[in-house]
Amino acid sequence: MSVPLLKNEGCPTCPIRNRAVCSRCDAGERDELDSVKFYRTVAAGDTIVLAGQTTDFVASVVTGVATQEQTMPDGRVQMVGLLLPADFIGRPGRSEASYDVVATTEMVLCCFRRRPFEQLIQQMPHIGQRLLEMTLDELDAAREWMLLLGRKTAREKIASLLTMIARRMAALDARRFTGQVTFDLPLTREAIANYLGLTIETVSRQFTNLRKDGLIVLEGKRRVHIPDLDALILETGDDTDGGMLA
Amino acid sequence: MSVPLLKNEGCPTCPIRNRAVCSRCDAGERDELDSVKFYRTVAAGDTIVLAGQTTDFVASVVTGVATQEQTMPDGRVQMVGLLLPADFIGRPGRSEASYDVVATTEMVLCCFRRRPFEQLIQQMPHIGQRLLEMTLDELDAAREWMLLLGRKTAREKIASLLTMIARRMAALDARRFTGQVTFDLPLTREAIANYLGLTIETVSRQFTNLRKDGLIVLEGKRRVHIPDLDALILETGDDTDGGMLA
DNA sequence: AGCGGTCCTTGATCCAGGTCAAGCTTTCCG
DNA sequence: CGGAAAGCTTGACCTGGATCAAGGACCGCT
Repeated sequence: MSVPLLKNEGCPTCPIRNRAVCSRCDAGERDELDSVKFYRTVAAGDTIVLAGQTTDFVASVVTGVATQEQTMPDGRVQMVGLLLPADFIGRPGRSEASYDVVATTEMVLCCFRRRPFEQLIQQMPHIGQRLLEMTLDELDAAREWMLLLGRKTAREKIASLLTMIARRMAALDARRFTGQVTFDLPLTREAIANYLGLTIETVSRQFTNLRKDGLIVLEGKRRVHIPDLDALILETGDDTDGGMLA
Repeated sequence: MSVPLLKNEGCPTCPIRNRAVCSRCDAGERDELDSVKFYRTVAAGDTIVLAGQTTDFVASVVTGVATQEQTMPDGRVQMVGLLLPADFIGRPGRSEASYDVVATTEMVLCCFRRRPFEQLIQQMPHIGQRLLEMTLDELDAAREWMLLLGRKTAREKIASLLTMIARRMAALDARRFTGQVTFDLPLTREAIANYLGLTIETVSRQFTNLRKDGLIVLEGKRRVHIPDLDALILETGDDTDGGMLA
């Protein structure tokens, strides 16, 4: 409830202007987009999109964190994506969502009305190109996650998640790693379990193990301090020999 | 070794002309593409792209089947995609591959030289639009696979794989389901295990179980007959109540 | 301060799927 | 045709993570 409304601030001060779908657009193109755009604030816990429902907008995440998840008929849940600032919500060309999008923190969204946005994609190749690039990045991330889900142990999964969040948070901060990182986990144990294909008990136990091994320091339940990121990376299974990753 | 060379047949008789990246192109645009295009035949087992290496082409699969897989430093393997005719190989805008692409059958590829193809994307929105659409489809498929890897049982995984292949094969055949389907599995047990995040022993046992339960009939090791596709779909976990899927 | 709810941790036990081992079937050579 | 390799199946056993169960920590609320 403490997030300022951005209604009239617009693009010049937008924190994601260099990374979002619109990042390639020039001033004129941003004006065009402006005409189909509106800001929206959603509360933590709100469902932004429901699988199987149609939505009449697409959006960029300006601030906050959301999850994308699929639910099986018997209630099993798998998270399939984490949405951080600059990420895109919705699929142009298809109005029916294939998974739920749920805010895990309060969020500010930069929404575009679907139909006109779809038309603008045709007219303004800068948007389509950026969207293609972002979608390809997401596909790469999804495939890395498939490796995690299919082949990694519980400990490797937790280490991978912490490493990934540390990297993405650091990238948003526009600072580089110093080897030490501290951040607030934007996910509950349940969300983590659903992301990693584990139960919350196993998540909890592995956090405890990593803590006992000195790889992480927990301050409260949510704040995580990583004293040596390279040491944690060694636990992800991605890197057997201690060298640098690609 | 029995695949005819398509060198001079070209687009008019191309079996994937309505589904590939180029499917939106008009005659003139196809002529442009033609100038950067070459056909290539690869043998079963050949590695088409190696993770971490740069490739100077992108391609459409014309005939045959390939797998995309990631390997961990200690040798664990996870398949992250199955490439059937019309699917696209390579990532425009990045020459370094992030996973291996391996032919599982003999294949014919329609290759485009990377640099000029990337330029054509800028000039010809029809290609970029189709590529975006195909990439979004792949992303949806990857996320469905994440649900499978993270939350499904071994039996559900096998049933899901068979269902998926039956669907895709049927779509290629341009015939509709009659409830009965027969096809040749284009994958070894090892490839299936790597796709599903299982061991080959578990794959083998689940095949046996499904056979004993009358859900599939095996003719030799590779040919699979599904007497009642709906019954198999019930085993995928996607559908608890026997109704139709979206 | 007391109370109910949500979230997290820890322990005890179980079991699906992994591991190890043996043998079978098919293919493909010479 | 015979022999070897590759791929598949089956059995016996083991174990990592799930399940079941109990309680602890930290809210916000009255």
